[in-house]
Amino acid sequence: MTTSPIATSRPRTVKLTEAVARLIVDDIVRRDLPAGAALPTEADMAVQYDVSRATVREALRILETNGLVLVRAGRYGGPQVGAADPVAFGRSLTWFLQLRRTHFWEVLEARVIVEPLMASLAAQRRSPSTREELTAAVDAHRALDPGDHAAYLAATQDFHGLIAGISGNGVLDLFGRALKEIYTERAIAEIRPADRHQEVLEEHERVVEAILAGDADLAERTMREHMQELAKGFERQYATLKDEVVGWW
Amino acid sequence: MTTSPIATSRPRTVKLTEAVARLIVDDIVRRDLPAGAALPTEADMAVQYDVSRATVREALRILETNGLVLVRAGRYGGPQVGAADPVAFGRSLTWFLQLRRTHFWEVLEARVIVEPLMASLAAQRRSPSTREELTAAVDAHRALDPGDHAAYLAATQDFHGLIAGISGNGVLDLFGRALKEIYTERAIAEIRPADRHQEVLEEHERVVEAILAGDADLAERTMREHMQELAKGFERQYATLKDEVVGWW
DNA sequence: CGCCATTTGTCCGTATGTATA
DNA sequence: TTATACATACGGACAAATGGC
Repeated sequence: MTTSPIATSRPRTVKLTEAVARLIVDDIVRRDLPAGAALPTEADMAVQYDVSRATVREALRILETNGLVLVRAGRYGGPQVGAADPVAFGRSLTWFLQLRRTHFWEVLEARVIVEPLMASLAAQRRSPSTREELTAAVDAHRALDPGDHAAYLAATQDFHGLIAGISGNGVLDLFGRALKEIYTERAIAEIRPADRHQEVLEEHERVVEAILAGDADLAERTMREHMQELAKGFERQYATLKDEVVGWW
Repeated sequence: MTTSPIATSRPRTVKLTEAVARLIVDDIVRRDLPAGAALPTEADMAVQYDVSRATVREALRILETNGLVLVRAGRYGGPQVGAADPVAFGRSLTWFLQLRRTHFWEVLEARVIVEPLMASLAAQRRSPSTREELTAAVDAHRALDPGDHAAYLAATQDFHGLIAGISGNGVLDLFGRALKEIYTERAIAEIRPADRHQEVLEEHERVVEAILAGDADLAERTMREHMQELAKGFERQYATLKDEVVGWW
């Protein structure tokens, strides 16, 4: 019928397009180019790799969806090195989740599970600069105008991102931040002030305290309690969204 | 210099290519097509969406890297619905890790952390069929010819994949399996028999026992011990690989 | 402000490679 | 083995966008 017998594994023949994509990444890594650095124009790449512009463009589309490059039209435009940031990774992750019919509650549950682990790791890995960063973040949070909802969101965002970074594990960092992006983009974007500002601040303070004390178990527990509170609030406000399949942004 | 001031945010103008990519996915989801189902040919899509074949091809490259479609040449070839499987996701993840200069030990550490969690979840979510699946997997492992290295690898692969599935969380499942793929592709592929077959089997048995007993804490602990043993063995054998940046396969 | 050079975005036509009945 | 139907890859052309002047 319409479904072919075997659909796994990749095609045997390697596509020129993908080879070019890898050459471009090799170039970025070898020259250690930072995000934002200019890459050759499509035309130049076509000459450099001795392929047509169409092939170069397909390679750039591959890299672009993965956040590795950024292509802008117009004069002084052209391909740039991308940030490969968690936002882009979250977007990529979302494609997979959508086709696998993953429900939104699974994203939330994954966060509830992963965030405490990163807090635990952060407590074990804290460095001299850690104290300043964390206290600065909490202080900024504490000093906020209680009515400024946007600032409140930004502060909580920073908090979780900061701990992810301190965890010292790039894989979990990337994953945790991507989950946060998917969650916030879909949920928080529409949320009405939860009147939990004060409680959230206190919970954050307890987590920071545990991390700075180097108490990994306590950091993990307090962060888990915090995430469970967050999940409960979500379930109250988004009973319908919970069982929806993850889509795009 | 060559680095432009701002490189964040996406380009303002929406590319036709991306719009077509979304339309194709919409079509897959709306018609609820399973992996392997045939999609229209490039030429048909060009007519259907009223764009050029070049645009369709770029859209297909986007979807192909994300495992959403699979394109094969030749007669009775053409675009198919992809599996969006952990292997494809791992490949996508690897692009990001490479550009972020993530070290291989971070992948391993993430596994050591995530696998026990999935075991814990599995113990809480076990269903009637769980017992059969797990006991069957362990029985198959136990019955292996001790010298059959390939079979041993397949058995351990199955074991971790099975638990990931039982965990009931699609996000962690996808993530855990992808990490496993990156790890095994790079490490196990070259490994020499570790003479740990018997011990590994016993460790697996202990984990299964805990899951079937519904003891989440015990499942988590035993799995963590198992993963830490695995990590130790890795560090002995791959002292150099450990600090390498993750690349492709 | 509008002009203008540069680069991508999009299209078409054609030739070649590839997989299957 | 051959014929067929498909993707793969090429080259050239024009439209649109961008940013400095």
